[in-house]
Amino acid sequence: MTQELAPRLDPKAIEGPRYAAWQEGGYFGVSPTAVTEDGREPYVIVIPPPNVTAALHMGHGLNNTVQDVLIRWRRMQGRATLWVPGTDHAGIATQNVVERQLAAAGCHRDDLGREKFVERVWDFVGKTGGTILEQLKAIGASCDWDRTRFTLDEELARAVREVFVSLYERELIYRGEYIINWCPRCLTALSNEEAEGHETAGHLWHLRYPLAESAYEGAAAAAAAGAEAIGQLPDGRWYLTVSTTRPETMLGDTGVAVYPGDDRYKPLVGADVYVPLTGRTIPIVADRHVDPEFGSGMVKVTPAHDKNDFEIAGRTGLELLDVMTPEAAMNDAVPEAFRGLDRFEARKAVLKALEDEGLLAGTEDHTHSVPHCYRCDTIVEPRLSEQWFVRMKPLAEPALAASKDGTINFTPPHWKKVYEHWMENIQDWCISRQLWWGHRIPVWYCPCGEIIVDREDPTACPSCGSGELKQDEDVLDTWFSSQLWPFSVFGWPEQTDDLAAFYPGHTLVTAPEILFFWVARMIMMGYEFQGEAPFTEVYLHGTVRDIQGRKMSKSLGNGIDPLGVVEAYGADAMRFTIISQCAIGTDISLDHEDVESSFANGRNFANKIWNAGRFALMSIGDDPVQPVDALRDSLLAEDRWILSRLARAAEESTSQLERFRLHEVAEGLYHFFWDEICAWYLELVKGRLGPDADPASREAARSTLVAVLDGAFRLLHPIVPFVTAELWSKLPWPEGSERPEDLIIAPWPSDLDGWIDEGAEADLGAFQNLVVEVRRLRKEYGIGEGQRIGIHLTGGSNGFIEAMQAQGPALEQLARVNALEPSAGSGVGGNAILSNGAELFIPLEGVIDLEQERTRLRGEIDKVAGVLTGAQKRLQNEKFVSNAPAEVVAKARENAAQLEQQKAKLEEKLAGLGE
RNA sequence: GGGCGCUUAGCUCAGCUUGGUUAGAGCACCUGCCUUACAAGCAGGGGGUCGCAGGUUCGAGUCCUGCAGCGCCCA
Repeated sequence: MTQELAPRLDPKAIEGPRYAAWQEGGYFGVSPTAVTEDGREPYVIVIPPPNVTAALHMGHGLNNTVQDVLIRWRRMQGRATLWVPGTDHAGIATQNVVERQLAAAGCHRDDLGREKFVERVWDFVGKTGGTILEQLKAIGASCDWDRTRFTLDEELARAVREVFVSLYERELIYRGEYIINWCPRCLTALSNEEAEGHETAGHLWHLRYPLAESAYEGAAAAAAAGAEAIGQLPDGRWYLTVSTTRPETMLGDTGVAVYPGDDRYKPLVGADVYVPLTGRTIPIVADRHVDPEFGSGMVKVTPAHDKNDFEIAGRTGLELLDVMTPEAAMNDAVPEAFRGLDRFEARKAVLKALEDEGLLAGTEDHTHSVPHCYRCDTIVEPRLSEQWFVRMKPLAEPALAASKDGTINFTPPHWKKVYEHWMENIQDWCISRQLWWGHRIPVWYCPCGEIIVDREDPTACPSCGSGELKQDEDVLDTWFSSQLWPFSVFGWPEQTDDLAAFYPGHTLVTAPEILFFWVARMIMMGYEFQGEAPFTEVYLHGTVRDIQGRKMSKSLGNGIDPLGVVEAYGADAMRFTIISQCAIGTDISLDHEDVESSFANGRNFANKIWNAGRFALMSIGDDPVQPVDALRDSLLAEDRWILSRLARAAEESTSQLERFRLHEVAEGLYHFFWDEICAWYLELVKGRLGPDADPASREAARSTLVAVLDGAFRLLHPIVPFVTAELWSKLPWPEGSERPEDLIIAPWPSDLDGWIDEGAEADLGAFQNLVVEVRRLRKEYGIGEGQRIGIHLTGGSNGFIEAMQAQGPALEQLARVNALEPSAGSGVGGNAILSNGAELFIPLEGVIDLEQERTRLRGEIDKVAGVLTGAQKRLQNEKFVSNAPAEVVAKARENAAQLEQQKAKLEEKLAGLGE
């Protein structure tokens, strides 16, 4: 199997073919019988379906890499592992894209009509809709592509229909006229979650409303009682003052409200007020919603254009007066001068007119949260409208309980509180959208007034028999279908084998932004329709940001194209870089202006793996390799050491993966591979792999190397699947054992405790200590790396010197030491004390300046002395000795003793150098 | 207004759940090496009063309280 491998990893040469081979091998898919018949434990993730029109961005890169790491790990653990891919029809977003295309061609959706327009969207989706899924393949996502779903598929439409009808039958869906969030550009209702509040610098205007003459007496009394909102105009009319951030809505005012217990205004409750500019009069009412402490304690009430005002009207019987068109222009209910004006034009006009009449009391700057459409960023207008709603409180109960009792876990844990807070204060969900692209609301209206909601399309009215039925024009909120994703993808409402095998799933991986949009609703629907939660672990990863901390986005132009990264550095490089930054609860930050340095770490590591593998494969050669267990007795200390380190790396990786601590997995394996395998083990065995080496030692090294690389590739595979699989496939295989078909299904390393070897770890630690000290002294005295030196070594633990002598070739390789004398040595030279107390002396007659060595030693002594003083102080503290655990005290004593010895020996060395 | 989080090296961040070696990493920086696996590399090095002020404790980057600055979510 010896073959020439390129000295540099060429990701393009290996990634495409590897991925194709995995697909052909069918490793991504799993049959339900693996669970229902073979009894394997399932592990299921459903993908957060990206918008069907989306192009892959770094956020997807992060989200899907995390999922793939978990999926690949669980697959290797032998679970019946399934990752279901798919896309979301994304109602508003997709419709907007196609409308923009139409607009570019000078056309509007109304020109086409509903049917043609929807056809056109399907056409668009059919042509470009699969793009993002193809892109996921480039980053290595091991989804079961045969199960790809789309939220608008016929099969999923059946689930939507069943859920709607079922909830309607139980009165959990209802229709009603309420204030909803309305986007005047998209011309549709939005849910509360879809109306995003942005802090906006605006104004608070104070308006004067003249009182009816009959109220003057009360006004005078109120003014006398200290009501600051009441005053008299120069012409003697009494007025009251109200404040608003949206003056144009005053045209729709139908009342003024005060707090019922507010004594200042008591005489005025029931009195009439003129709405300026309109000639209308409206009553003053009392309502508990008004905060007497806020502003003047009097508020204008615009029931058709404000949610709170709508509620006040409901309690007090005030009229509803809608003064805007769907496009948020003023309608015919307002005075002629304002008709047809856009809301912001109307605002200016109203203010001007009020000022002219002396009714504008003042203006102040005011920063407040203004709701914007989450799709087009237009300012949302609260609007009175008839819509369909889901009654959320009953649905939320089990979903809230699941968090409280720990059935569902959140990582990081603080999201638990956020989730529960939202669930406890949940509001009804407006689900109808005035769009054409989406699941049509399955409701028909008969001219006789009958409303038909059924699982099958009705042909005639069950009440009057009329065939003149008209289906509701609206579609459902996109999230209404995506909330069913964890079971709709398995064919529910049919009781399919897939559903039996793969519901519920296990882990949900997503960004916190859609905790309420999606995660919470999936949990509610899971309980409502399957009787249990759709997953038990919710892992919320961070956001991808640029180095200024701004979220990466198309509009800011600060994005990085994951495919560009894959193209330039490979999928492994991208995956490793992302995962190594993926600490719990933190965002990922990448520099879009220096993509190379952002991904250098991952690229370099992938290349390092490649090169280590390349070297090992060349060194091991083609001869048969024995299983390492068969050679246990001939293993040398470094063999036992690296196997021990492998066992610890496996244990550590597993426990960190279980806790979603992905960055620690990446970091731990990075150091295991780079520092321990490459920097130490490979260097140590180089001499043992050559043709002149002792055969037993050579076989031990070859077997160990195969075992260690096999284990390391398995551990690294979930994070960097391509380079590991490529090298693993070329690795010689120990005789007598069966080789798994592919690394992707090779068993995850576990139960390696038998390889843990504390003695070997201590021995290698001492060896490393020696090498590092020699290197430091060499550097200190400028002894070039080409020059070999002899060293003197005495003391240390039992057998230490002999062990180091046995490492002759390794010492030469690693520290350029060609002779080791087991004596103290004498004369001019460099000195060091190892942590095991051994004394190192490097004769450097004529090379070094005595004074330089004295200064250096004094520095060393000072350093050790500083630490020693701290340690001694602690031990002298009686309270420490008596209160701290015995173990801690013993350790401190040991440590202090060691430091003391080190310091004494250094001082001795210094003294030996004379003045 | 309510809730949540963050502040550790020049930069980006780990470490805090469960307090106990001389606080770590990557990138950047400085010095020396093209040593036949790897210059996308190797060897060595500099750099931190862990936001501030208190408290608990034998012991605090870690736990508690307050403050300051920054950010997110909900209203």
